[in-house]
Amino acid sequence: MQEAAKIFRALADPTRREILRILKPGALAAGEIAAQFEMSAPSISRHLAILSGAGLVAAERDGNRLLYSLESQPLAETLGDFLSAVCPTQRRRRRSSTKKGKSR
Amino acid sequence: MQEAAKIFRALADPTRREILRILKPGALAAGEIAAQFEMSAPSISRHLAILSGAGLVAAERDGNRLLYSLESQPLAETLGDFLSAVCPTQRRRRRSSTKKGKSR
DNA sequence: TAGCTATTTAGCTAATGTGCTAATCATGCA
DNA sequence: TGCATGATTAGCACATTAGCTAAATAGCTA
Repeated sequence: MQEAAKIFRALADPTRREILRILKPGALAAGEIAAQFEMSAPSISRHLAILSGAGLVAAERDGNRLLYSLESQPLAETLGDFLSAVCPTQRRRRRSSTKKGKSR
Repeated sequence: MQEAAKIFRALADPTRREILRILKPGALAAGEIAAQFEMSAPSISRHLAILSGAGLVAAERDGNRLLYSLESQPLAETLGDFLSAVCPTQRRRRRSSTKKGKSR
């Protein structure tokens, strides 16, 4: 499976997207990640394995624990490439105000 | 299901991503789209329904045919928001040269 | 080594996704 | 109306996914 395909597959699940968000500030142990979900640790472990297989997170052992950290580069590159391939070239919005949400 | 979730789900399938790419230059009839795949028309029709349900394409009847066109805005917005939520703020690459692909 | 914690792997089930063919719906035209 | 074309919907089969519990593995420390 192509790298990009793995990444899109990985992003299809909401739990996995949330894991990536949680990892943005910095690395966390598998258990610390699992603690933020109402889901069993083995299930989270599997999600982490899928994210790892897609190259979106990296694992590093820290004694007893496994620290997972975000690998943002392939994510940014894959999504960026896809947007380039699909969306018309356009100026970026100056600011995405959360308050007034442009109706649609 | 949230809009963003629908969009990520829709992007999980390679056929659907390809359909979006094919639609970039302009609208095409369902049959014209199906002709570009080695897959039955009903299968493509279902993919189009999923893309439509995610708001990524719009259908307009043209006599006998149904013309599908790309709706790039929600795509760009959803992926852009996700990148902002996950990736560290970083300067854009100046140029993504296709010829020499930076090894990784 | 034994025992403890952290994490993954195995094995199972239920739900979802994707493809096909056949049938149906929609439109245009003689 | 009757028929042809374009497209979707129905119904089925098969594969994949995502969750769980139980069991196994990895590393630490007494």
